[in-house]
Amino acid sequence: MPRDAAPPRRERLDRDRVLRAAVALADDSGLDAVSMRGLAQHLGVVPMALYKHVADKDELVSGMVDVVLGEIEPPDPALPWKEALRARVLSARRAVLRHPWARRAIEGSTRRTPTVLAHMDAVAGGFRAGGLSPDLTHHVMHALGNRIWGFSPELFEEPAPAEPPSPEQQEAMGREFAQRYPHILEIAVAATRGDLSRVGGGCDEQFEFEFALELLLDGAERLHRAGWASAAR
Amino acid sequence: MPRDAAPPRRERLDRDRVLRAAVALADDSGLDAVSMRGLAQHLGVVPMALYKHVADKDELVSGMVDVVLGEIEPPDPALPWKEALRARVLSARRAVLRHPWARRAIEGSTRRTPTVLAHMDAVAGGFRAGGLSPDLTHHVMHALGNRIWGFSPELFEEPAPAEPPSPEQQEAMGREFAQRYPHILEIAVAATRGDLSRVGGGCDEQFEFEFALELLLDGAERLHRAGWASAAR
DNA sequence: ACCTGAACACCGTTCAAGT
DNA sequence: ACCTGAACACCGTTCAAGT
Repeated sequence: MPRDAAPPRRERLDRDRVLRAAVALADDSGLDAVSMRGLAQHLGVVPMALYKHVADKDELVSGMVDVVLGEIEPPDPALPWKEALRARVLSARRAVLRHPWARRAIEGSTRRTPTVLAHMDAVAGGFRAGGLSPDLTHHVMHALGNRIWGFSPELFEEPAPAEPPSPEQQEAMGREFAQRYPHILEIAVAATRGDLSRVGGGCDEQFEFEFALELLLDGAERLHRAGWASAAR
Repeated sequence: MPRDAAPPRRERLDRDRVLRAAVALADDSGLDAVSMRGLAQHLGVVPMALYKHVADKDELVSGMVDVVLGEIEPPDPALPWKEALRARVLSARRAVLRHPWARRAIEGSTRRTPTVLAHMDAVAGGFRAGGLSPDLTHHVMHALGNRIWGFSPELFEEPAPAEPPSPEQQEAMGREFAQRYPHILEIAVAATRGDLSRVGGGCDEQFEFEFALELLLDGAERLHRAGWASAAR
């Protein structure tokens, strides 16, 4: 049998191809579709073949997150510090919104890859550029929490109801709510400008994100101007 | 065969017994130990027996969260609004810290049970008692995010390293970091007061939580005093 | 009304082998 | 160096039956 028998049936795998395929699969079919077995099948390969390129499932997901974070654009260096930070965080948000599974992947991810550390370092650098102390920068970054990745927890997230509620159901729900949860009802009325049929539409997450971001950036600036230092130092 | 043959081998299951057993199992062995099969075995019962008492896994976890949220103590009604809110949220925090799995369960949970809604309503009521508009209350609650449940995302969380790094490793790590992540290094130095061997100890989560909580409550009060209203109204 | 048994369609990962 | 096959020890859930 001559040794030019069978050409390789497909391109060689490498880490990059595995990660890009995983990202594409998650974009198309959601994060749950990205199992080691499902991804392998997608690549026309046996599950165990993937383990030559990623140590385990966790590293696969971290790698996928790195791909997303790679899409963050650094802000114009000429920008004043607050605008630069806002731009960086909103760029992270655009990247995360492009890949709807990324939020969950980041929340569940346990690995601090170089890409993750680089973004955290850049955000910290943004505050330092504004003159905030390392101490204050540290605590403010904790306060921002996952917002440095461009998302906030979806507090009022709703599992899309199969059917939009009928007017009667709405009526009944309204009465039930008014009794038991009067303050949530008030909020829902305010958020939908009185049109409760739009309650299912959810909140304007972009507005909520920017509202919280401004609140926290302003708070940080105010504490900095006031010469804040943690009591322990 | 007389009908008094075999007495029931164990107490009858009911929803409450199932949920309490699940909470106890998670407290002892972590959330991953609470599989339908694992819990069933723990109860000396076949997996399918549980499905008479909870619709599915998701409802089991929601029920477990409800048990935890049931431990929140309402604040003294005589308290001024900010202190009352702080007390309520810190009580939620104590409940969540008592059950280390609860954070993850809340983040992953998709169901808004009456217990969940009741807590959200109480927090909203706290802001309303301070005179904040439903509009402002809504946005501030978004800004608080998961902090209303008493936890913030663990930004700098580290997977406990098997071995504490040797002084040489620390040295090397420090040099590597100083080069690539100078701002994170600064923060680590500030947080550990210069003793980098304590970096593995993690941050003072209680301090970070209260810092962010105060920042957000103060920000809310400031906006309220300034007569803030969202542009859209 | 409540519980059981067997089965279905999945997981991540180890180990020993193939080319 | 890279991929395969078979196996292990798990999942959640459906369906039809038992008492």
